[in-house]
Amino acid sequence: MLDIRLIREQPDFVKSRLATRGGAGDVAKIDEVLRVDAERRKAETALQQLNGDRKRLSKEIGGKRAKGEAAEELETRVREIGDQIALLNEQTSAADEQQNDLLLGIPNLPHANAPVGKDPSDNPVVRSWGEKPELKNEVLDHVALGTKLQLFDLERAAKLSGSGFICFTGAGAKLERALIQFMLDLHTREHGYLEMSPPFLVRRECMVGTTQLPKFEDDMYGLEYNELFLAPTAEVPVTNFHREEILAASELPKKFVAYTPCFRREAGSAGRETRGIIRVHQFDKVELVKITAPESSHAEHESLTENAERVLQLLGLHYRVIELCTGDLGFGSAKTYDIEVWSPGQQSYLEVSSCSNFEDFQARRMNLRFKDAEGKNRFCHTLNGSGLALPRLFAALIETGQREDGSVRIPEILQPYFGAAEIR
RNA sequence: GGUGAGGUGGCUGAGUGGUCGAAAGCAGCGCUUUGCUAAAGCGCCGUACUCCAAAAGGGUACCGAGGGUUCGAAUCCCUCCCUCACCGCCA
Repeated sequence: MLDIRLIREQPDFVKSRLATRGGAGDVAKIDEVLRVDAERRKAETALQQLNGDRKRLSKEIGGKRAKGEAAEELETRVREIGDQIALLNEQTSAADEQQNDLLLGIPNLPHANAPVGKDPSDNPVVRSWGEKPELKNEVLDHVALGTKLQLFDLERAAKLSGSGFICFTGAGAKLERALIQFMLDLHTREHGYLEMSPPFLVRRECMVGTTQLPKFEDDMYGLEYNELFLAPTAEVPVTNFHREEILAASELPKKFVAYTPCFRREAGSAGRETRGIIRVHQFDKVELVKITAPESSHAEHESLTENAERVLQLLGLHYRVIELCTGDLGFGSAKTYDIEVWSPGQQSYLEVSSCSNFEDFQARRMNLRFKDAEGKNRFCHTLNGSGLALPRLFAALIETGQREDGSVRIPEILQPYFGAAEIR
């Protein structure tokens, strides 16, 4: 969430940055927050005054009692003060809660150099790598290919769990596993990330910490009984790993990589990009997470993005990197690069990674701090990016690797993991 | 799931109703003295919020969390969470 002090001291700056996201509602919320904040502080000051009075007088009573003197008069006065305190307490905690709820609903400020724009059509292409493969014959898309080669079974998956689920089979299941292993090895061995295998179920606080809640509860799978949620991305358990902690500056940056399945309701997105395995309720993903000092988060964001790109380069898949414009930026992000791999079957680019710098937005929510050189506690910056998301990578890989005879070529670097040079 | 023991500052650990934000030790920072790595002495050393235009300086809250009792709660009561041990169950 945003720093209430920043809002208080530079409301116009905050409003103008928020305005670049497009929603007028967020700008209006700033005035609301300011109003509640002023109210809260006024009540809090009065409350502190009364608490002080009570504290002092209570001690006086103690002193009198010790000497055997009567203190009834004082006691009556303190009792009255106590009643006022109870009243003010309700006011301040209500205002506090209100302020907090408001702040949780206000998105992050886009970074100063994030491109200003309205919607995805304004997202600039930052760079691209490789070229669209020239495929002979009729190009099959991943659904046709996967069905023909029995790499997955969407109909039977629907029988198990409904539409929007994949069941990989045979070589498909093995390819999925090989890709996960390959990416984990790459990021741990060559990019210096620490591997983690976190819980898939997380507490509500964690979901708030990484901004999935309270705003996007409809997209999440929750388990009513004990308030656990199925993590929609490893970002949630991994970023929250150090929540409520004060890290030493020397430990930063922390770099984590984790494979987890991801669970998403994808409410309201039926019919959009839903063909085959492109948008599903459960998918595998290898995620990169960094916790950094504020000074270096920008550079760490660039290298994290490059680390994710490296996967596609090694697999020989054509891709491009776009930067999200202010109007398309995610709720918590200050700056985001999307990596899009080319899908010959769909003749379009598929998002396989979203690399974001949240700056201190998540850290403030989860109270994640570090002790700087002066010994002051400051909020860390948090970043994450997919490295990469599996189903779309899987689709692009088999579509790109398809050959005239109907077989699929496996990139050389993946062959030791997959155990074969092709699928037929 | 059951039973028992616990949760106090960066760490260890005192404190069972009143000047306790909390002894002491360790670690850390500063100074002094001696001086080859080091020791001793002294001082400082939590977080958040808030008041003041700001600094200086105040104030309030915080002893796992939330309620309650009381003039007053780290301390008493209730609920919950977590940790540890043992038992039961189980991949």
